[in-house]
Amino acid sequence: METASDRIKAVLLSVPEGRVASYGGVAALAGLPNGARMVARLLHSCSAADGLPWWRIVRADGSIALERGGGYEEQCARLSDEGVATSGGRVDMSAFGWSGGRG
DNA sequence: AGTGTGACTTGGG
DNA sequence: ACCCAAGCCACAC
Repeated sequence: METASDRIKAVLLSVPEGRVASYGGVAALAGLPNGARMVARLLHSCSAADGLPWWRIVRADGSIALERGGGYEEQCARLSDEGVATSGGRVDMSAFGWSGGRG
């Protein structure tokens, strides 16, 4: 049985390297147009357990959803390590934004 | 069963 | 740019 959470995880794992996606975007691709919270919950719950690329997930406007000392530096560092340029704690969704391959 | 909270998103002031 | 309010689902107490 495939649950919504499993779909979300699948999408998260489907995010290509060097790209980023928004919570709502991932949720939408998983069939949850309003599952932004579920995506966040999943990352916060299974990010390490399932090895989900939580760092490739940012806000709808490309801003880091974390704070200084709360993982923000980690997010930013990992993205930069993949080739995703960060600026002022934000990412250029127009350049690195991923939408299920469309674009 | 009810209440409060959360790595969200959109609209209005 | 900053703050507030409403909607969604799931988890914890």
